[in-house]
Amino acid sequence: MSNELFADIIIEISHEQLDRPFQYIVPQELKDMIKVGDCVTVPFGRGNKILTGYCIGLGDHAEYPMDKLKYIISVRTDQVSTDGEMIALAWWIKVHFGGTMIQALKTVIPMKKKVALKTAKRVDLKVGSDEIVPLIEECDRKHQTARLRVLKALLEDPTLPYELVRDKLGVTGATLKSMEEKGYISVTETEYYRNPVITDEVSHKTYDLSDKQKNIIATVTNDFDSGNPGKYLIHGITGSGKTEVYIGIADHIVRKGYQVIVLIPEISLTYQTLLRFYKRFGDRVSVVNSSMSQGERYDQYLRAGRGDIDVIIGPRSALFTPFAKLGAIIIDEEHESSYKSENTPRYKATDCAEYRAKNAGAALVLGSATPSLESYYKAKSGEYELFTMDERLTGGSLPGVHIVDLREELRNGNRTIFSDKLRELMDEKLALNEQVMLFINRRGVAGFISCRSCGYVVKCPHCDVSLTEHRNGRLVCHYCGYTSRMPEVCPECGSKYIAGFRVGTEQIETEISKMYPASRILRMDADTTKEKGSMENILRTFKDHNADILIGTQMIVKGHDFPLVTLVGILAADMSLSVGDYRASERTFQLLTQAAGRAGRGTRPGEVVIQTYQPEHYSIVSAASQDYRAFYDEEIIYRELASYPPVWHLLAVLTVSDSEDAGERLSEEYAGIANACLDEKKENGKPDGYTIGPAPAAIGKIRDKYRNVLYVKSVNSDILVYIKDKIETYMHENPDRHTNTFFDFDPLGSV
DNA sequence: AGCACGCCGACT
DNA sequence: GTCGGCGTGCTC
Repeated sequence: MSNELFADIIIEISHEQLDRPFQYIVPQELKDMIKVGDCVTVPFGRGNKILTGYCIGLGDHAEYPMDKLKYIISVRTDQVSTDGEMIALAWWIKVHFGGTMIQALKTVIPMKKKVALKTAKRVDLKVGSDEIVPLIEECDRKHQTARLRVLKALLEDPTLPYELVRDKLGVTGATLKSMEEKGYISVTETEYYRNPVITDEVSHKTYDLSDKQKNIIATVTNDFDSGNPGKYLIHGITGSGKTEVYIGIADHIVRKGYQVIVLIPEISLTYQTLLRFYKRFGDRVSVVNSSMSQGERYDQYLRAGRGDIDVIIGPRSALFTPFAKLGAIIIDEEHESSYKSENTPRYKATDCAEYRAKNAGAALVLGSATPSLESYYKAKSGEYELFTMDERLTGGSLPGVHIVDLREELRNGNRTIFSDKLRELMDEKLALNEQVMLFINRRGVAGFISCRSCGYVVKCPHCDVSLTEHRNGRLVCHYCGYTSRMPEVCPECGSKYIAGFRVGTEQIETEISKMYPASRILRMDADTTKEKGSMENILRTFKDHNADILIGTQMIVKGHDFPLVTLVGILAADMSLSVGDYRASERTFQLLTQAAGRAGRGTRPGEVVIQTYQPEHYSIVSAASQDYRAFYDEEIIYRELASYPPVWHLLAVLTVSDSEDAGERLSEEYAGIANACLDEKKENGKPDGYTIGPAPAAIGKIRDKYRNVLYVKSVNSDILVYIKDKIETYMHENPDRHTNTFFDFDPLGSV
């Protein structure tokens, strides 16, 4: 009895109240094998429900009444066993980005579990329409209000999502269970899979390394070899040969017996990149694709853990590959927004990579043609070493850029969405049998339904957003899935002129096919790429010159070489400027630079037409001249003046509540905490930051839950982390069952 | 989060 | 009385 072993376990339930370790006794037979980082099964709660959890600590003292401690059931050997490094990384993520420890552990440790497949729970009506009426009457008589709500809702729609019944109707699981037992309803859980993408081959070219490339590789590898792995930012224009540099660095580090992680953006079209890695590393390289199943991804992690591979290429999550001797982390297209997680914990892969690289003694290499303001700022401050590659190695000259003022165009009587210049160049290029790409930035222009006489907009009754029209004619809410019929007349004024407002790729396609009936036109947007592989199909068709014009959104500008494209038209360049968050200019610049970079990749010179209402805006002017430095210098002044990242830091605290004023009150409470912290930490009499709000979020209500947001700004990001901690302790001490709180550091969009 | 316990209002 | 909804507390 003297030398018992105790383990601290984080239980696999994400809730503030359970977001702490629970101590268990390690049974004799598991003492030798259990390690920190292991996945275990334990009995939990009154029913001793068997749950999985993670061991985050071991000790020989019981911190809790011995008679209440339970025994660990087993150590799960079917899971990747991670060491303390990953637990420490999870803790760091929890501290810096918020959320519960189990959420942090789940992002860091790949899990193979039964819930790998997505599940959808739903409630179905099981009695006929003739039986339901007496049933409703009976419930009404017995004042069984919860049952009554369920039955009435099911009468309208015989199958409902489980979450809706539970949250919106406020019906408990127990009630549903008893109704199910009586045979009135059924609660079912369906699962659906996702299929892996089938890949194919692409031709490959080898290049001799330029002096610039050799120089960068030498610097990075020499630092590494001398025991001082550094942090680097490669600012290299498209076609300057960044990939060869990555490969050169990875090659050297792998030869020294270390492993390398290469991150690529979520939807990466740079398939050529992968092939070059394959060619160099053969089966010692592995790719994790975002469309791979959980199981397939998991296998790659297992292989990495066993030491079967040296290089892994993948999206954000590949950062957590459990390599034993990590030598370098390379992040391609470092500015991409997909490196920031959209769900809790909303971690930034670049920040995590910095942390992991530091702990593992690995080099960190970031690369981009249009670096994020954050990274370039760090490079200028000396935190990153900066390399600049400003020559196209692949041949092809920089495109000629024309900026067209759309206001001018309108004044000259052109009411179409195509300027005269664009028309003229399209005629010219198509006549030469060359290819044209038309890019429209459709952000924020959804197909909402409005009344032309009174301006009424059809909105979702559960969320603060307008409904959008689907191809089947029904109206749907993108947030909760609520659908309704297209109204015949305006519910507000009775006018029959109520219709969808369409501006987008579809409309452009129609116009273009009228203008160029002989040309073969392709369209690529969210609609035409719903099916798996359809995006690849469209791109291949275009690349093989089985189409002349490609019309598309954001997705057509990323990566990919189309040597026959000699004209790129950007139809409304400033659309993304009007989005209204502080990154609007940066995003516009990146998008335009990338789009312009698509033209003239082959031997023939390319041309770019940028149509805009703000031809003098610096993001447009500097994108046209492909001058990143000019853009940066201008933008950083704005960020500094308006106290935005990277000069300042921003914390968004979001409350999501069942009750409008409970959420509001809690947000006010948080504002008070934040202000107290700022006051406490103030230097020479002045606080180092300030709060904004709280105020209703951009979308004030989703799924009948009210959303309030509080912003805290500070030059010192540590203060923001401190404030987050203080709010978390408040949450812990004052649990509120009806309100959830989420944190987002330097949020990307509006919260 | 889930589950048991216990209070309270309306009925066979 | 007692059935069942709903709020509250607890989980090593």
